[in-house]
Amino acid sequence: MPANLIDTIDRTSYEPAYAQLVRILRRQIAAGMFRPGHRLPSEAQLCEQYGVSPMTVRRVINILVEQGAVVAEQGRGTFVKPIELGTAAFHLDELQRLFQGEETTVKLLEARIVSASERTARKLLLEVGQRTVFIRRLISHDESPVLYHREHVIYDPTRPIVEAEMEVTALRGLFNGGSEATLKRGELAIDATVMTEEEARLLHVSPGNAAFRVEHIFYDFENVPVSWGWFICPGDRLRFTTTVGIYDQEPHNV
Amino acid sequence: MPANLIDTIDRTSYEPAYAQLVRILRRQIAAGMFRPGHRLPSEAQLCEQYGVSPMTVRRVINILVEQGAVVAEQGRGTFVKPIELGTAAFHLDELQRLFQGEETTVKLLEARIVSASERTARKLLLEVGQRTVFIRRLISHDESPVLYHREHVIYDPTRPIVEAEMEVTALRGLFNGGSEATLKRGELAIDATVMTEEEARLLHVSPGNAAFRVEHIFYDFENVPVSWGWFICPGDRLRFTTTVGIYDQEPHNV
DNA sequence: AAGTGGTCTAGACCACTAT
DNA sequence: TAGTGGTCTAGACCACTTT
Repeated sequence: MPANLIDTIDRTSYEPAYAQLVRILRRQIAAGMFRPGHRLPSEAQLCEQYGVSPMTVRRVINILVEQGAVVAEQGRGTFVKPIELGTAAFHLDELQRLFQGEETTVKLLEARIVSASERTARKLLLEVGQRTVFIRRLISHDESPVLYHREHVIYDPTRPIVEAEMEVTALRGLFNGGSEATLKRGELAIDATVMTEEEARLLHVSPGNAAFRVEHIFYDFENVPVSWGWFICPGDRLRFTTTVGIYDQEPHNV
Repeated sequence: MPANLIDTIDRTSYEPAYAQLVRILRRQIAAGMFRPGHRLPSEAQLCEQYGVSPMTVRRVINILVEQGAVVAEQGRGTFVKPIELGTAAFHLDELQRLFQGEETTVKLLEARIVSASERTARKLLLEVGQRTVFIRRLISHDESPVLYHREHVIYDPTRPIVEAEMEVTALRGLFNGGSEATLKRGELAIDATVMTEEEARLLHVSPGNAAFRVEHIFYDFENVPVSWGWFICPGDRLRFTTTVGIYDQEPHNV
């Protein structure tokens, strides 16, 4: 039985051979040709079958492994991976989309110098009473508020980040990958909470509603924490979604 | 000026050359040697500097691109990527860890055949009134309840999945990647909600507390939806965390 | 034209697993 | 021992961008 003509690499295509083979194998797995736990053809067989070099097949297998579709075991073979919930990754795509649109506005509610509380001092590695800049922002989309942001930025006149952070446009850069060259890394965590009265009022929802709370700490290139705070988002205005298992198309994650 | 001895590839090491070079470049970026937006040495330069072949350097760059540390532009060069919030991905590692431990127990609260409601029918592509198996489970860790799971599984005597799903151990397999060869893919979504009285009672928290609601639909290899339901988890017993930007170590995601 | 990233080859050698 | 995945080479050729 000759191989399906669709499952053939077109050397005249603009799509590279390795990408075509990834697509072909993904589709075959998704179609159930290779079931979870079963072995894929060996790399040597794939070389011969599709007329590509070992290095190219190797690359294809690597990509499928990274995508979580298969698992390669040295000396044994390459096996189709069963569906696995634990590897699910939720992306903040929706948040990103929010900041890309022109209909999104950032309103600075407050920005003033305060003395660090015990909690703020602990998060930013400061002494209690040291100065921080307390910033409150309201992010709206299509005139409707969707995010309430409050953060503490360390106050250091020699550090230009304070002025930069005050700019309402700085937030947009953070989400879209602007030129925030002063920040090196950040740590994020999502909680589920019930909104306070202040939060509910600002976001135009009834108090007692559920919300996501995205806490963040950002560090500069000297690994000094420079910003701590969180976003509040009503639970019904944001949805984190993902997929697990085998898809015909490339996964949008990984 | 000779290169730092630490930034040298040890050919006698068990760690492959490409992995060493990934580590070296990551560290240099994290140390601020190459700042966001700046150009990395060209691939030819890296070949000469570290004494590896073009193919190996290419692989290294590919890995750094996948990790989100750099962006490669054909004809221009490879540039360090600025920190970008939108690319953050939250993993369910904690959930997975939960199911790996031996201290985790799954208790079947209920399993009975019911007629599909309008909502269930829509989700599972059934007619209203068709039979589904309604399952309620309580997942506990160290004798303390952490997850409440309710799902509808389509009822089809010829389909073995019903019996398999009834097994309380099936859930464990789903999270750890067991041998669930009947399920092809799933779609997941996270909401923030306020717990109902029933949920709060089962999870031993006060009603009105916030919770994560992880909704799921699973499909078999014929792309037929076979299971719809959701997990409820108290907001203070689960935290989704992630990092953005440049880290010295490999990111645990991607 | 020169320099950059991007693909691909045809092999070599190694480490591991099964028989 | 034979078969499997895993690394690596030393080039070739191409597409793209800058000068």
